[in-house]
Amino acid sequence: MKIDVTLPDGSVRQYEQGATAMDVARSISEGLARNVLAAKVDGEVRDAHRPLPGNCTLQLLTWNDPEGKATMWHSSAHLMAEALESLYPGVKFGIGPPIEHGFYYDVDLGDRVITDKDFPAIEARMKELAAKKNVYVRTEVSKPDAIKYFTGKGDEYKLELIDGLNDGEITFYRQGDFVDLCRGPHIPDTSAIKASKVLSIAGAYWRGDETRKQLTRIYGITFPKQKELEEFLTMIEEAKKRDHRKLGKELDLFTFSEKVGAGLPLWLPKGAALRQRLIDFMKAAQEKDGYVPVITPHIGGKQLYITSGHWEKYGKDSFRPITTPHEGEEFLLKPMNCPHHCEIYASRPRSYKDLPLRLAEFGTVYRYEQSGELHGLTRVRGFTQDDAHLFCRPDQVKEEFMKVIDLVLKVIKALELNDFEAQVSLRDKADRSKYIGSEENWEKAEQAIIDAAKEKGLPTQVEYGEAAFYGPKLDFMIKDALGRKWQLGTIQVDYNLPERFELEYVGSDNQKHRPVMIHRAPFGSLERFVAVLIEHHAGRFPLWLTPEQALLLPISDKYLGACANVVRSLKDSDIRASVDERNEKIGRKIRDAELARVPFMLVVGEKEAEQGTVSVREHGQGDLGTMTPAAFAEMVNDRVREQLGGL
RNA sequence: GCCUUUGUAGCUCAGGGGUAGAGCACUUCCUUGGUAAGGAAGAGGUCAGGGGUUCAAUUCCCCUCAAAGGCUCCA
Repeated sequence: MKIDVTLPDGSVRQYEQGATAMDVARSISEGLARNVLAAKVDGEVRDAHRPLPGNCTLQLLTWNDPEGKATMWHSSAHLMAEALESLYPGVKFGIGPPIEHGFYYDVDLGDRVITDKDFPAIEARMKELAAKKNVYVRTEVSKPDAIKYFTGKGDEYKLELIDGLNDGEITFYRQGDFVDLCRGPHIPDTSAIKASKVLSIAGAYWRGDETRKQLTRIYGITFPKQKELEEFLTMIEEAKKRDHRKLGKELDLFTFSEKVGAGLPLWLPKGAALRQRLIDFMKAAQEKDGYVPVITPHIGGKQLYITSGHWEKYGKDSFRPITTPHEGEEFLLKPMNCPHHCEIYASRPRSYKDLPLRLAEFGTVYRYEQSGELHGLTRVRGFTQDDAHLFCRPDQVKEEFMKVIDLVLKVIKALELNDFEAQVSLRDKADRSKYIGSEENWEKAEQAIIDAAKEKGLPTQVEYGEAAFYGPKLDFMIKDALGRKWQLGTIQVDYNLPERFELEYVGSDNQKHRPVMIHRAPFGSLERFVAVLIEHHAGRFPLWLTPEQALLLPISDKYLGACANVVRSLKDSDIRASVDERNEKIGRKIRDAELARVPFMLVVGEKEAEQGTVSVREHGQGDLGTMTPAAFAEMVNDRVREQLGGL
């Protein structure tokens, strides 16, 4: 009996019954066989050593395939566990999965504490064990035998995992002396793991439950070549250079003060100007789209949030209410702008002809974030949203939603944030108790978002359990320098707040109807948005946004006057420029301007002063030659116009 | 909030039981220079804050605060 194996290129080859993916690889080439890490059989990733089930499609997975990497890292987690067990006898193991960059293993070291000083020893042991070329051996185990094994080992975590599995579907994997409960698959043997690095340690609750024991999570990464490890480490170093906390300091954009408080950013003049430019940009765009600005105070009566549902949902984990000295009134720092905006809507009767009503506010909100969660500008306790609430008729929801998507895309384009993904955030399928509002309204809202995203052809990803408590969201996710995804823009359809605030409008039928609300913030929070901008552009902001577009560099102080004239004429053309008046040589001034990421350096010496020109040098590009200030201004303004796409 | 680590000049960091050091930045002076660091001098620190051990603490111990990497959380 032969079996037919269909390869990715469509070719079909015949093999003996019981042949493995590895046999197939060998029949193609020895080189391929050496590189095979796992196999995808009829769409399922399996050990390359397992016999093929019969006629099947087969894709051989190597380091170049994401699943190949994941398999290697999963096997590496086992290798690290083996190293840990030999170094620290009695260690107990939780779970050890592959992740985006590498893998981790959660371990219980008892009273022992390990620190980064222990990493080299672990790495060395991993290298030693990998060199043994131990084969990853898969065995099917009965549930009683599995329980017996880990009872003998005293590993209560594995026993708890086994408890959740059915007899007949339990497998162990063994390499060398280390046996682990594992579904697999794994790489053929440990020899593929040529370079290992323990990256960091962290506490992690068992099964992600903060009421349970905290285990030690050890992160690591491995590569088939030492060189790739080195490249990875270089990449991490490069990413650190783009860190917005570092660049924010270097570029004088923002700072923090212990006295002001953690998570409360202070915007320095350059940062404030940049932020103001973002606000101006958004205001102009919103005005075109028919938004009307409103302004509301920073606090609101407690009853406002009882009505909105925020008090019940977040009251316990919020900043405590502010109280008045005599009347005993309670106010909350506003964590959201929407309740205030609902009250503006309710301030007078509304007709269907008034809708959609688009209330916009750059509203600063305050939320208590756990101290360990604060992070630069991306996670703060006080921040400003480019918030707006669109009150519309049900028949207007889809069109309004799509217009908001266009606005977000405009922002993404103007700020050159190309690497984004739209995330459709829906309810947790399992736990509806986390949300307010009727099943019917949720269905309608979720469908509206799915339809709109589809119609716009956005690259989308559906996530369950990520919805806000009052409605589903469309979130725009952007990656930062370290590859972490951040939610920036968000659009949310909400049928619930209008109900809670009993908002109404009179329809053409002269009956009262309930409007639908769309919450939206294209930047999200200005703080987080600026952080992601800094990292994405490594501090080299788009020309229209950058704090200083041009810096005049006089060859000597004889030309300070000529420089001042140029600055004046550039300012008339709306170009932000100033003069480096320091008594330094030109090389020094250029170096400092390059490091400060000033887009254009304008050198003025004897020749330029006489001719009334400037010698233009572009950041990262070099000398562009001399031109008149007017020609330079035109070039800058042309580029700005192009970036803003007609806004 | 929890785990691990960290906190010395504006910044980056060295040091270490006997009341502190470098480079850069800053100030002043010299230099007036042509596309990525000109020279000299000077000033600048309750060694995060509080408590303890000690004849003596910036150094050792404890607590608090802040920061880093994670976990949980994120309207």
